Amino acid sequence: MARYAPGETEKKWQSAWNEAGTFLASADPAKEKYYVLEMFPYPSGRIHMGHVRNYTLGDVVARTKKARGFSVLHPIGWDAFGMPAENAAMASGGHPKDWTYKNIEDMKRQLKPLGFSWDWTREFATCDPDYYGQQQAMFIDMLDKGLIYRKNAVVNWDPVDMTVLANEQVIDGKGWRSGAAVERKELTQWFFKISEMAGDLLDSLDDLEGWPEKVRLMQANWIGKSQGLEFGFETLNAPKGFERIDCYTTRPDTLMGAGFVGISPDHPLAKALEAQDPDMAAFLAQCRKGGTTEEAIETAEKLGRDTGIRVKHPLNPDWELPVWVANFILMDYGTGAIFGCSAHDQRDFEFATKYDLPIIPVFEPIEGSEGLSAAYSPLKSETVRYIRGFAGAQVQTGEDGVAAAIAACEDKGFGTGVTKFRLRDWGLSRQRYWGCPIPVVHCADCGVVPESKDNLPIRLPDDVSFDVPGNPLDRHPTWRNCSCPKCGAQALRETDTMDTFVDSSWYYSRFTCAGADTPTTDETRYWMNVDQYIGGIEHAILHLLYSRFFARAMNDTGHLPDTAREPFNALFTQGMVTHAIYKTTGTDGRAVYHYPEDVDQREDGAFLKSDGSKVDVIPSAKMSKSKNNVVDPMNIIQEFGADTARWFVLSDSPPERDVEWTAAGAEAASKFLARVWRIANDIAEGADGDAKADQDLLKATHKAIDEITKSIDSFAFNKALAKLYEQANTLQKTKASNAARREAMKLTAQLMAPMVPHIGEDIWALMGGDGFVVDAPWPVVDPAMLVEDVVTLPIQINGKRRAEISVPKDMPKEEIEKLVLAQDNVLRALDGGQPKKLIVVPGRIVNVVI
RNA sequence: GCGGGCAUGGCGGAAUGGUAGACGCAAGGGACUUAAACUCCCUCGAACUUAGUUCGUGCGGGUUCGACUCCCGCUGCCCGCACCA
Repeated sequence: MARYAPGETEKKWQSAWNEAGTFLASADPAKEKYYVLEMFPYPSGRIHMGHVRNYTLGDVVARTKKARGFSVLHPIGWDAFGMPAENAAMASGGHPKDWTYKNIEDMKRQLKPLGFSWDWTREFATCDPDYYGQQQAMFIDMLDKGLIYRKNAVVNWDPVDMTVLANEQVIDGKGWRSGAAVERKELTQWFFKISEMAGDLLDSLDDLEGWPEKVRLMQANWIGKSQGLEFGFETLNAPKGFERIDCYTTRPDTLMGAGFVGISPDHPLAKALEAQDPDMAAFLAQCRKGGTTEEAIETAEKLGRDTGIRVKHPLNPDWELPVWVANFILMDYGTGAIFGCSAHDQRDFEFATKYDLPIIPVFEPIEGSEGLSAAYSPLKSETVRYIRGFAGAQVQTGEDGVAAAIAACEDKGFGTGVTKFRLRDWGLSRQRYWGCPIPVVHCADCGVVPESKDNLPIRLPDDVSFDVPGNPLDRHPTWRNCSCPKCGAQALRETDTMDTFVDSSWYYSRFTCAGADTPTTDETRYWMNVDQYIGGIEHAILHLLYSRFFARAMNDTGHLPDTAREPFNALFTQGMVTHAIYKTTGTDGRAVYHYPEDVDQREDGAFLKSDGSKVDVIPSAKMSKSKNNVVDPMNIIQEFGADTARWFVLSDSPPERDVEWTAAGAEAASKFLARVWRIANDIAEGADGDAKADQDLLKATHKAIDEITKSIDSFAFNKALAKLYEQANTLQKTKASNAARREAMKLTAQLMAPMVPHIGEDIWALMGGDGFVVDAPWPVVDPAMLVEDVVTLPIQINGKRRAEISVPKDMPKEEIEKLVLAQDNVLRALDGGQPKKLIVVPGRIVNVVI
């Protein structure tokens, strides 16, 4: 018998599929279509196990749907713009373009041997001028439609390198290269009006039934709809133009507990004071230190400064409140001003305690009372007793209190109930080279003018250098020069490029018509929506929310049909592939990471092979190049073949959960495939058996078809594989006739083929199957084969299993009861008495309560 | 800090509120072999008075005839936090 040799046969089948055009998608109107898409990769140059897992999941879906008769679209491309290409150019010379396209070629060479059923004719990279030119065309349409505008926004500014930093380039508040303390600086930037669609993006989540509940919940919280009161505080001694400070609160019921008014360091009033008060300017400078992330702002020490300005309490003109600047108030949310109710908000409480501001309780618990060591902030749904309420009942829920307060304030004419969202507009400007140029020009006479579509694509210039920090487009000698599309005068190009999230917000629709001279075409109507989208949970909010917005914006500008406003019908979020990290501390105090092969694992810990020093082991960490804990799938493929790698990433762990890479697992997968190969060859060699066992084998096989089909449909691939292990055991042990074994093996090959397609083809051919197994229709379950005549019923006594009986499937309840009460263990437990209760769940279980 | 998720043998995991540990890995024992590898067979949650009994699904409560599963409160870890992709 020939040994299973994946190295040869895998290549053979891949060429055969390729020649037959097996995976070319065609918009066949006679067939139902199915569009399966995995999140496209960033071309880092090396594939990793996370890729193998992601694409294997999608491949199983694509191949199964094909077998079920769908016209399948399963494309792949490259998310090719972004910072790493520029970083590489800075670190080792070269050009981001060359680096990127070379990486794409390298990764393709690594991915092709895995045998994924992609239609490579639709491949593109987002850095292809053909792709980003169409993106520029849509930008112009969206600008025209009022979906894009400019405003000031803060960025991380490195004062030494004189450049904008990404959040990940800010480490502990310092620039990653210069080490300088990062400042928050305002720049004029381009924005998508995503907040205008906040309500729709929120409400539509309810209809996304194919999405995980957790993702919908995360997006809902991110959008953050709130009902509250917007009202003004009348100021007493503020600079001109600030006679009123507008405030937004979601807890107007606590207005009588106001201890102070707080404004953001970026509030216009704070800026006005900054100009005239050096102390205030110094304080604001301190507030602006550090990065721009919400995390950095929320975890920073709470800082405040009294402005000296006083306001009148709207419910009592004699009551004056101080106005403070506080570093934890965000200008982007609400109006950038709040009133502090220190008794019922933990953050305000800490602030008031620190700066000795009043803490005035508004309500208290129905029973007992809270001490003053913390704010009392129960859920709004909880009923409380108001002691300083001004609207509604004395005892009511927070919700009712808020509603009554809004109504009362509207009555008194000093505020309005409003709905607000936490979601901010999407800033798309990047002060970087390697991105899609924003197609607008700045004209001295006409102002900001969109480029003419005839001039698209606006290409990135190739002659740039990265030896100095900053945006090479800014300092390019000629690229900026252009003529105004409106008046023809000399003008300057915009040098900001687009956020790479824009690129990934519509690539799914470009796959439907890659290469077309408009962003989308009629074929887009056939293929959209994506029926199954698969990718990492880390994209739960930003990428997926931006894509949902962009599909709406494309629809509003005529680039997608109304039915594609929600682009992804179903979403599956896979877990990460993890591996232990081995870490020591270097002489400079920084962490040093070691490759697994450089570490000795012993009973008393882990040690470096080189010098024997103790290594810290961090288990189950995300695989990341910088942590040296990446397992290269190419080694597995070379040693065991693609099917083994595919089988391994599908086995054991459920796909939504993180999976820890282990070398032993890959070996086990390889052994299993070799075993199935041997069983198939045994059958092919024709040893006959006993036809009496045929029925049992076919029954087991149909049960496997049923369970595996259901498991694949519910993304429980680990369970499908467990069933295939059982089926292999059954096939190995059965004494059935050769004809029956051949039939069962053929069906098993079909069931395995979506996961391990190469060995699937091999066995299919060996069993005399027609054509490719990849083209064979999915096996159909014979329901008659699933029927069991006798069922085993466990008997519980007080909820603990104590015995079991076998009964015919349809035995009436009364007879089961009789049998149970005559059972030895039950008689012993009853000790002559009667059961309190006898619960019979037909076909399931019996519980005797004594 | 805020939002979301996860937690079951030595390990990965299985279990419409109904026999906890399917299936696999590792380990141990045996067969085959001159020997080894491969392969095949058996055992495998813990404790005890071992044909049995008791305990056992991160911790503490609760609902139920019955809870890994539902509810409340914790702990630990993971993801995201708007310029990483």
